[in-house]
Amino acid sequence: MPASPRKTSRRPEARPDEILDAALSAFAELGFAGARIEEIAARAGVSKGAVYLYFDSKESMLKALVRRLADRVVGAAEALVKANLEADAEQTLRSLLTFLATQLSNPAVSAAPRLVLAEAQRFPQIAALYRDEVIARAMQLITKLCQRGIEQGTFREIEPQVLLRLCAGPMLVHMLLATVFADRNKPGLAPDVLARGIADVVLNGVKVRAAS
Amino acid sequence: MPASPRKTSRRPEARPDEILDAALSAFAELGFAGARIEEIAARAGVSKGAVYLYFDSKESMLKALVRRLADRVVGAAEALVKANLEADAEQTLRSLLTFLATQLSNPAVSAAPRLVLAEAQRFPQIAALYRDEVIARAMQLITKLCQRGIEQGTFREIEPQVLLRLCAGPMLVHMLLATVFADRNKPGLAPDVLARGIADVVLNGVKVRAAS
Amino acid sequence: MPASPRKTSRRPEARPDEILDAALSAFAELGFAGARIEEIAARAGVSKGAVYLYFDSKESMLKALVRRLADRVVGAAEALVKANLEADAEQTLRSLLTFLATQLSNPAVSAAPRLVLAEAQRFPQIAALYRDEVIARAMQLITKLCQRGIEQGTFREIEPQVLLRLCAGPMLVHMLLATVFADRNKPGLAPDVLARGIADVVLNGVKVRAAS
Amino acid sequence: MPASPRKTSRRPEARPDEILDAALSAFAELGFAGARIEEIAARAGVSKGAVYLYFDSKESMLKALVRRLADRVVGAAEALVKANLEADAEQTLRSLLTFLATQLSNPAVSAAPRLVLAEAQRFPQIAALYRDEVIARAMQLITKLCQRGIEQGTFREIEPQVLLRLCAGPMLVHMLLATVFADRNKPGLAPDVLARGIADVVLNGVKVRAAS
DNA sequence: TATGAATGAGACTTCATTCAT
DNA sequence: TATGAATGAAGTCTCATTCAT
Repeated sequence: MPASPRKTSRRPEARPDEILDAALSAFAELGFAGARIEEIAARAGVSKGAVYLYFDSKESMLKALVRRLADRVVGAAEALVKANLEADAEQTLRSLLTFLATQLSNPAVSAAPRLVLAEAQRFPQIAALYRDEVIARAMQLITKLCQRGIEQGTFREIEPQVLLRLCAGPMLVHMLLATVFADRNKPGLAPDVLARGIADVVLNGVKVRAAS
Repeated sequence: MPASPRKTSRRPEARPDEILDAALSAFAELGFAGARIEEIAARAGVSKGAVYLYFDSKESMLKALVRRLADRVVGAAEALVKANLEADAEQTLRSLLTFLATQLSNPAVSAAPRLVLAEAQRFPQIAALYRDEVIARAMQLITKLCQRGIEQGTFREIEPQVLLRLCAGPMLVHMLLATVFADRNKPGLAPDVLARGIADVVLNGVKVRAAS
Repeated sequence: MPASPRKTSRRPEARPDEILDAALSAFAELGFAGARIEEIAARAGVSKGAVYLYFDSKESMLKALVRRLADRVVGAAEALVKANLEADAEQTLRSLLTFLATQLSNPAVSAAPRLVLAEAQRFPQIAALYRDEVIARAMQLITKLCQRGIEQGTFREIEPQVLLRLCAGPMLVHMLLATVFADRNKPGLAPDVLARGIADVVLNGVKVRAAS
Repeated sequence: MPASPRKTSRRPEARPDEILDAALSAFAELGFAGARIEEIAARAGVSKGAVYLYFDSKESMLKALVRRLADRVVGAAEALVKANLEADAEQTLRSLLTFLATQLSNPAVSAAPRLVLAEAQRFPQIAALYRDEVIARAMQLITKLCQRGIEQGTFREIEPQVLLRLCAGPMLVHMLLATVFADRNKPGLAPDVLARGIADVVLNGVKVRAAS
């Protein structure tokens, strides 16, 4: 019976990550401007001052959050594409969309992109960070996927810029409708239904057709 | 004998709208929290106190802004659909996408949805307003369009929820990439190229096919 | 019987000066770091926020204070010297010392130089301001006085730098002993006794002697 | 092959003095309020916590500093006067002024009085300590010197209070001009030139004259 | 003795809102 | 209607001090 004196870990090296978790949840709920440092500290189970032992300022937490987002989600997406690409571009695209739909259906995961969406306008550095660390990498992924699909004879000539918007857009809107604009009364679309629906249309629209 | 002391109208009944214009530009640039009332007043060419003659609070300006957005853009979209629907669902969808792409390519127009995106999380009332006044009406439009397309034998069975995401998503992402995350160095996609690209894929994906 | 609603003036244009008076008294009593803005505001009879309508920051009040000191005391000393110099250098020096002794005996006047003494180390800009606006002008005064005395055959060759220290030093120490290090129990030296004592020795030491 | 991990002693009994050295240098540079305990600890080569093993609080370091100042400089001055007084009051005064000028020209020595000057206002206890341990003892010295000079027929009747101000004042002003208000561009007065200049005038002014 | 992570009171500064004019 | 001086609540960040190790 270990008797944990604090609700959080006793490993001090985990502090920065714990504080970032708290910051993400506070930012997501209250917005960057609306989240008080004291609130973040309380959610992390530490004192106000302790936050400043690990982060220079409120804004630096935001940056750290974006970096962590890139490391985690984009990294996973890259790995997924890299693993499947050789086999079949169509199947890879389908997997990617399913992965995205699943991830973004988890409010804890979608909190970070929502945060960036909300604050990028205010903080050009955040926008630049996201552009370079997330969007650019996503663009590379899609470009590679297009090339592969065209080489394999599966996709017709399609602009990667368009495919990026076609893949990311519906997922993003879905995420927003499921969180920020959620209507508690109505059920909303199940994540896998959406993923399949999107994939069907996009692949139908993108694939080379037998005749026609 | 002109000598206009202010750049704008002397018609006092235009004041609220002028202040809203100023507020939108300030909010878009600085964020809701970052825009000082004094800044908005200065942009509108009035004094800080005058703002409070027309609006109860900063937040009430945000609400008024969303209402105006709904009145203008959604109203126009509804008119467009209503005018064309009987004729041809495919062509209507294409027109709608072009209309959206054109509108959202104008930063002055896209400022409002971007603002909502940024602040909806913080202000549930704003989110609710947007959901009821913009999203719900857009959903109705799309639903009608689906029904009509299916009736006309042009569309295959498609979930309106999916079509909404497929139409709004790419446009939204495009707008974000063109504004918030714009990379000054790179050119970006031309609005009409995008509109056609999206329409081609979506319609290809959505249309009933001759054979298969 | 006007019934003054506030303890201070009703002339808003006097505010900056009133706030500076309050700041000087608070700084003198509590030190720059120890004086809270709220305390200064209270002494000026205004709110905390009002202070920031007139001054950018706490430090800018310190600078304004030094400028005012220069304008007032150094200006008066310059006028005094200018008015008397032609007549008699010895008498001018005596008047100057008496003027200084009288001024510095007034705690309200000496508060400003004491403040500079206390804070100049911390704030190089303050030190520079005092050096340029007060010390340099005092040095010019003394130099002129030396020249004139030597021309008139009253003073022997004396370095103005030395005379500056001989005049300012005893006055400064006296002021410190009368304020900061005052021993309430002991009486201390009367200002005019001091002025005459210093003048006698300095002039004796400085004057050309009949024989020797 | 000792490999001293810290630049200073390993003798723990020297710690308090080392910390005081660090505190003096930090206070002199940053002011009492501006010097963080962590900064002092770093300058002393110890940890923040270690400082509190030797001193109760920041303020107690200030007090200890003043006591050390009295022990060292005033003690030396007392010894100097005691050693020379019997012989010749004039020469003793000259030696005393030279000693003071030399000591105060050393920024490491003058740091302590400068610190007291800066902080005495804020900390009445410091002012009292300085008054009792430094000023009072200096006053005794000067008084003795006056009496001796008058007995020897060298000095005319002079108020010790005045002589104290005449001796300490110019030195103090000189020190301030050479440190706090130093103008890097201009050369400033050499210490021995000053000492002689002051001594000449003061002694000329104080000595009994042959005729006149 | 020694460390340095943690605490939390406290201060400057900002800004939405009010109100006398 | 219109102004802008004034208010004061609120928030970020600092740092002296403590304490578990």
